[in-house]
Amino acid sequence: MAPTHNPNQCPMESILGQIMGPWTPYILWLLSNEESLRFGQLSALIPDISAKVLTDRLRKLEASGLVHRDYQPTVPPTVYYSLTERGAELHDVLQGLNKVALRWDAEDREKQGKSDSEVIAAE
Amino acid sequence: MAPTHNPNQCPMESILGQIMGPWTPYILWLLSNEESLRFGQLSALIPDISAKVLTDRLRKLEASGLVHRDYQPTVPPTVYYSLTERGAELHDVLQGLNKVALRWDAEDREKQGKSDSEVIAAE
DNA sequence: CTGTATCCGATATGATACTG
DNA sequence: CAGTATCATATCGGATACAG
Repeated sequence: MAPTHNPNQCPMESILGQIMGPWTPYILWLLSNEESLRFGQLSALIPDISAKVLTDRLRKLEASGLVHRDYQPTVPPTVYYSLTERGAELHDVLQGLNKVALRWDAEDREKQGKSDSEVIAAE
Repeated sequence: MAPTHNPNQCPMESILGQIMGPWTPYILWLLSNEESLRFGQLSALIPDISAKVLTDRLRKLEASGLVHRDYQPTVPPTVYYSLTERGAELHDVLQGLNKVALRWDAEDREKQGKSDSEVIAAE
């Protein structure tokens, strides 16, 4: 994402470019709830994602320093993914975003619900 | 973005899906610095964006309730875009994201700067 | 001025099959 | 188990031309 345009003035575009991918926030969310998760566990928790895309997301998160990859050369191999400190920081910000989203949802449902009496008075 | 997958568990995906587009955060940023901006002004402030994409972004932001479109049927037509209350709230969250991004940049540059002596010891 | 319509190319995604 | 390789498809972004 964010293919050619210059993020000269707006640094948030660069960070958004790292977490923006379709599944990325969900992956961060899952990892924030566990010490670590294995590739297969993530795969099972996100049934609709393909191995290719999951690998791609994890590689990008790793390259961004948000996720740590712990490869154990056992047979068969075992790989644990966990959030780095930065990943955890980002999760806090996303929680803020989440809170806003939930508040909006609540407001919307409130207006929907009491649409019989004083919806107009609400504003 | 966020094409098919179900955002069942992670509400932040839905909001990210609304601001994720390549130019969207920048548009929100510009609008947050002015009372309102006309289509041509936005176009001039973002030289590399095409009218099609700019229109698309504005339509999506309007549909999300983040941007207000004020159409004056003059000749020629005059259209003013401005942030809604929600758009302003979102901008606050993005500012938080921005702050994180800037802190990371600073940390990275710090490590780069002292790359002559104990870089290896850092890890 | 403020868009819309259309075509095109790049990129991303998904499914499948295969490997260490 | 944890990916990689490949192909097919879909969507997006960009340029251009045109319209109300």
